[in-house]
Amino acid sequence: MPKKAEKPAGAPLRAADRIRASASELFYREGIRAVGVDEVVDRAGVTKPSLYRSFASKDDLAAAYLRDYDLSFWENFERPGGKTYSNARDHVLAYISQLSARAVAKGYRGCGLSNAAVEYPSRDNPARQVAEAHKKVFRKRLRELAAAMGARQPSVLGDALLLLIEGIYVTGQQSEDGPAQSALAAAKLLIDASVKAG
Amino acid sequence: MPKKAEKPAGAPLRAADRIRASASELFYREGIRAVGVDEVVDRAGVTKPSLYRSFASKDDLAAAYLRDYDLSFWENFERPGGKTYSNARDHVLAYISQLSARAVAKGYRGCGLSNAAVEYPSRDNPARQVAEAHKKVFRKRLRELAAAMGARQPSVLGDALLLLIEGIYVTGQQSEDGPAQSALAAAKLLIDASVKAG
DNA sequence: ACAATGTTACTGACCGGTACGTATTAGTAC
DNA sequence: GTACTAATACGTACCGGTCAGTAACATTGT
Repeated sequence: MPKKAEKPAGAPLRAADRIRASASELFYREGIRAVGVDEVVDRAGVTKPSLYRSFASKDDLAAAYLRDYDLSFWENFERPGGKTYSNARDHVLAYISQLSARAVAKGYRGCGLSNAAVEYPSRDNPARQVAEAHKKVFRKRLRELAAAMGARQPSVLGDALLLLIEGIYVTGQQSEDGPAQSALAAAKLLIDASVKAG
Repeated sequence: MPKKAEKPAGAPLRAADRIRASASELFYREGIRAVGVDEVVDRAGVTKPSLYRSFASKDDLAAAYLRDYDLSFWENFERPGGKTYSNARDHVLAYISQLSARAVAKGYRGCGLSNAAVEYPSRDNPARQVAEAHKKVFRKRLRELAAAMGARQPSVLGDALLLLIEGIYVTGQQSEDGPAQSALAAAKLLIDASVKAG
């Protein structure tokens, strides 16, 4: 029976954590450049020096936000809808299904990592570096799943699915009821055409 | 023989035009938020008041940039590679072909209109409004072309192509040699699977 | 004591935007 | 042609605000 938690498991959030949470919300919803550090600390209920005690700069905070985002992305991608899939086709389609449902809804803002790459074209920006690294892994993972589906050209199917998914991210934030509503059907066509003997 | 042109056809560019050109270059390459009005006028070789005589605000200038972008987009989309197409399938594939070639190259920065929508989530931003209007028309045009191809569900094929194309835009600026290299093959699969009797 | 946080006040750079004065040019009168 | 006028096109210098980031010190809980 634990007298005391080693790490303050429940209890008042550390300032650094409150800042991470606040930054995640604001950066995702409004974009990184659009949000000032004052707004971040205000919403976190802390003060600016607390931010700079835990993060070297705003860029550094943005990179931390994206690392958090990356983490929760993979949780969602590997278990879409909280369910585990052994069949690669079912797995990908389940992800696309729940994603496109979110993407046609009201305040959808796409993928935080893709958005960051748009906001920061310069390759040496810390936030962009996190985004680039993530996308590289994501691409590899999709090729893996495409291979597991038995695609004739796994890299083509993997890339095609990636293009489709990124298309959902970006069009989902351009309008409600956008093209994402056809994404699931498109993915099925794509997969079946890639797997079928030809 | 023209003694004098009615409008100064050649000759020194007006300040407003130089500003438009400068803004287009900078806003596209670095993003709108990342570029200050000072940088725009410096590059144009003019001064700030000249900007504000022709444009009510930076937002207004950004909207003008996107209207210019929209214009040149359609020139390129309707005649990809300078050629005119009567066959819808050939037309779309030609566009995707030259687009994906650009998208895997070095300094590619995607679609200025999509990027603007990422930078400005708020629906009442003038720049975003131009982007949203453009995307609506683009979607309609792709459905039109999908119908002309004889797709069983033109809206599904149109949306699928749109997702694919937007995927090219966004992934093209995330890395060189990205998934855009498989876009043409993916588009063919998609079209053939949508047109074939089923 | 000491580690984490808050408080206050500040810096210098940059931001979008403007008040105001000055060239250049076109039009008109003689 | 010359001289005056009037509009057009542009530059100099500046404004107040906001931005990211910091210095110095006070407060709290363990």
